[in-house]
Amino acid sequence: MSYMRSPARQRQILEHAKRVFAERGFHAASVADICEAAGIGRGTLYQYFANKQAVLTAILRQTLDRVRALMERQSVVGVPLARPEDITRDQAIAWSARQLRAVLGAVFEDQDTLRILLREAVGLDVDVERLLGEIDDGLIAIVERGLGALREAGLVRDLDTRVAATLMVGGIEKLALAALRGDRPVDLDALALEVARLHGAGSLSDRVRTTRGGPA
Amino acid sequence: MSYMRSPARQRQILEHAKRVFAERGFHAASVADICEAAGIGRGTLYQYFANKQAVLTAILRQTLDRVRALMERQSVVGVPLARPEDITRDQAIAWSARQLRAVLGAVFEDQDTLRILLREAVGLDVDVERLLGEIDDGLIAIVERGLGALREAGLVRDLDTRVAATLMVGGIEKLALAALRGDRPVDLDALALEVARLHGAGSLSDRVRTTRGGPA
Amino acid sequence: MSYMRSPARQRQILEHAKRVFAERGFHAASVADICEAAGIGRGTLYQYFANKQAVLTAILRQTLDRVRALMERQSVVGVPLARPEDITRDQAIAWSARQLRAVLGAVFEDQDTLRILLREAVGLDVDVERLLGEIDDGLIAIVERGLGALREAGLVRDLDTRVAATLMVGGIEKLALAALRGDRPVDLDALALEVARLHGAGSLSDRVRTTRGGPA
Amino acid sequence: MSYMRSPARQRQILEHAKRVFAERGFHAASVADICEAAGIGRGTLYQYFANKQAVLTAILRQTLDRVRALMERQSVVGVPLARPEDITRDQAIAWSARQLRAVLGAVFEDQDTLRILLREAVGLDVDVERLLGEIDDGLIAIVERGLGALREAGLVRDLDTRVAATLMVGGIEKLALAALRGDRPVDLDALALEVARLHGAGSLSDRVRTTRGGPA
DNA sequence: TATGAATGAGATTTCATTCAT
DNA sequence: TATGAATGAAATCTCATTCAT
Repeated sequence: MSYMRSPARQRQILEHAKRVFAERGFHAASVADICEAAGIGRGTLYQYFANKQAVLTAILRQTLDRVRALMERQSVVGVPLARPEDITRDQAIAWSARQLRAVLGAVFEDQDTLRILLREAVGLDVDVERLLGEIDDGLIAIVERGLGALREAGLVRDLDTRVAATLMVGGIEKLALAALRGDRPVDLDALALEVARLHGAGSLSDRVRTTRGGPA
Repeated sequence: MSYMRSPARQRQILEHAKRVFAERGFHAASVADICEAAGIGRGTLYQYFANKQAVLTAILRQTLDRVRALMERQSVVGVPLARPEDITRDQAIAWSARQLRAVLGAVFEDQDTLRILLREAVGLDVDVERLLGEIDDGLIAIVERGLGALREAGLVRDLDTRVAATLMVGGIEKLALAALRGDRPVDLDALALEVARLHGAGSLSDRVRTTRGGPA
Repeated sequence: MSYMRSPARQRQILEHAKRVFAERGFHAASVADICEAAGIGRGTLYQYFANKQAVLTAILRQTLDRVRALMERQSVVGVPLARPEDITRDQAIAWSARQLRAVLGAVFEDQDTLRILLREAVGLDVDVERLLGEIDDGLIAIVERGLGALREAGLVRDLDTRVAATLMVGGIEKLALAALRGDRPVDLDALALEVARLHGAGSLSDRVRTTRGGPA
Repeated sequence: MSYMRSPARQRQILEHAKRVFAERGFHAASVADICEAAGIGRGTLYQYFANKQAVLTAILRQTLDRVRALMERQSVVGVPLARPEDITRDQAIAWSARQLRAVLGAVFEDQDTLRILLREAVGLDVDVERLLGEIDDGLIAIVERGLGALREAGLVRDLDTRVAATLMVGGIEKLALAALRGDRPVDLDALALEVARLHGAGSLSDRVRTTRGGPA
C-alpha cells in the first residue's frame, strides 16, 4: 500500500488508464487491467471515479480542456499584418501550418490520446459522443477562426470557413489514423505542413484557366 | 419458422443486423436484438454466422466488395481529354466532384452503412480494423487514381497523390460525421462538390503572389 | 442440461429458493446458492426472475395469493346460527379455533414459508415490506371478519375487532417464532386452540366481579 | 478530530448508529453512514467496536440490560392485595395495563429501538437472533411473572402463564408494528390498556354460557 | 433446419475492514 | 487516538454461445 494525495493519485490512474485504453480499447480493457497497470487495488479506482466510463470521460475532458484553453490563447494570436500583395503563398502556407501544428499539439498531446480520440472512444455512448463532438467542434472552431482571420486579411478567398475547417481537420485525422494503422509514430509537423499546402494552394495546375477565356 | 434458402436468409439477417448495428452500435446491440429484428430464433443466426462479430465482418465485407468493384470499373472511366488550357477550373472541379460522388455512392450506400463505417465499427478489434483499413485504402486508391489521371493530363500539379487523396477522403468523412451527429441526413452530392472545389482551387486568395517577386 | 417447460422450471426455482432463503436468510443466501440447490446454471435463474429480490417477492406473492384466496372462500363460511344462550363458551372457542387454524394453514403452508415471513423477509426494503404488510393485513382482515360475524351473532361483545384481530395474529406469530427459535416444528393446531381459548375467555378469574358492587 | 474519553465516545457512536439503523436498516446502512452521522472518521469506529455487527449487538445488549434491570426491580413490585371479590374487572385490568406499560417503556425506550427490535434486526444471524430471543424471553418472563402473581392472588384463572404472556407480547408488538408501518408514532399507553383489557376480559359476550346448562 | 432454454465465463461494482500516517 | 486512503473478497448480473428438442 502506498498513500498518495488525492489529486496525484487521480492523475496517476488517468495516466495508466489512458495507456490501457489506447492499447486495448475501451471495451476490451477491463477495470482490473487498469488497476493492475496502475499498481492499485480494484476498489481504489472507484474512490476516484464513479465507474469505468467516468475514467474515459475524464481523459476526454482533459483533452477538451486543452482545446478550450487553446481557443482562449488563440484569440490573441496575431495574423500576418502585411498586405496580401507582400506575402507569398509559401509564407501564408507556413503561417497556416504553424497554426495547425499548434492545434494538433494541443489535442493529440501524445499517441495514446490520439488513439483514444480517433479509435477507441468512437461509437461508445451518447455522453462520450458528446464529448468527442465538443472536442471536434473546438478543433474546427480554432482552425475556422484562423481561416477567418486570413480571409479578413485578404489572404484567403471568400469561402465557407466552417466547411473548409471541417475538411482540414478531417483530413488531418485520416492521415493520422493511416499512420496509426501502420503502427508508425505520427509526425505532426509533416502532417500540418502537408495539409496547409494542399488546402492553401489547391491541387489544380496553374495552367488550368481560372475563368473561361483567359489563362490563369 | 419460415424456411428460406440459405443465401437469401443470410442476406435477410445482414440487412436487419445492419440496421440494428447502425442504431445501437456493435456493443450495445445484442444478438437477441438482431434476431428479433430479423424475426428468427437466436440459434438460427449461428447457422449462418460463426459469431456476432462475423455478422459485422460480413457487412463490412459487402462494402469492401463494392469498393473493389468500383476500382475495377473505374479503370475504364475516362479523363477529360482536352488540353489543360482548354478547360476551366470549374470544369475540372465538376469532373472531380462527379468522380468523388461515385466513390461516395459506392461506399456509403445507405445511412446505416455510413454510420457503421464511421462510428460503430471503429476500434473494435484487429480483424474489423483490417477490414476498415482495406475499405479506406480502396477509397483512397480510387480517388488517388483519379488525381493521378488528372495529373497526367496536366490538370493537377505535381503533388503526393496518396496524401492528397487521404486528405480528401478524411475531410469528406468528417463532414459526413458532423452531419450524422446533427442527425441530419447526409447530402452526398453537396459534399462531393464542396470538397472538390476546396481541394481543387485551394483556399488562398488570387491576390496572394504565387512566387516571391511576381504577381499571381 | 435438462429442458423444462417455463412454468415448471419457475416453480422449481421458487421451491428451492424458498428452502435456501429459509435456511440462510435473504442476504446470506447468494444467487449461486439457490442455483446450486436447484441444480441449474446461474444464468438460468435470470431467465425467470429479474433479480434476486424478485425471487423473494414471488415467494411472498404466492403467500399473499393464498391469503387473498382464503378471503374469498371465507366470505361464504357460516357462523354458528344458534342463539348465544344455546352455545357454550367451549363451543364458541372451538369454532374460533377452527377458523384460526384455517388461516394459519393458508399462510404458513410450510415451515419454510413461516421462517421467511417471520424472520428472513423482515426489514428488507419497501417493496418487500409492502408485501409483508399486505399479507398481514389480509390475515388480520380474515380474523377480523370472523370476529365481526361472531359479534353480529351476539357471541362476542362489543369491541374493536381490528385491534383484537391484530392482537391475535401477533400473538400467534410470536408463539410460532418462539417455536422456530427452539427449532421445534410448529404445531399449528395446538397454537390455534390456545389462542382462541385465551382470547375468547380472557384471563381473569370468574371470581373477579364484572362490575363494581355485584358478584361476577 | 475531537478527543473524547472512551466510554462517552462509545455511547455517542451507539446513539447515532441506533438512529441510522432505524432509518435505513442494518444492511442498507453502511459503516460510512454511521461514522458520518457521528461525525467521526471511518477508522475510529473500529477503535470501539470489532465490526459493524458488534455495533448492532451493543445496541441490543443495552436493551437487554434494561429488560434484565426491570426484572430485578419487578420482583419487589407488589400485587393488589385485596381479595378477588373486592376487586373489579376494571381495576384488575388497570393494574395489568400499568404493568405492561412499564415493560413496554423499558424495551421500546424510543421509536428507534422499537424499529430496530421489530424490523431491522430480525433474521440477521445467530448471534443477533440469540440476543433478540433473550430480550423476548425477558419481556415474556416479566409479563408471565405478573400473570403468575395475579393468579396466586386469585385474580387470574388457572392457565399456562408462559403461553399467555407470549401471546400478549406478540400481540403488542404486532400492534406496534402496524403503527410503524403507517408511520404513526406509537402510543404505548393506549397499546397497553387495549391489550390488558382484551386479554383480561376476553372477547366472548357475557351472554355466552360459561358451561353447558347454566347462565354465565 | 429452426428454435429458445440453458449455460457460465467474466465483467463491474460495493463496502466492511485494515493500516500507514 | 484519529483518520481516511487503500484494499480485495465476494456479490450480482449480462449475454454470446451451445445444444436438446
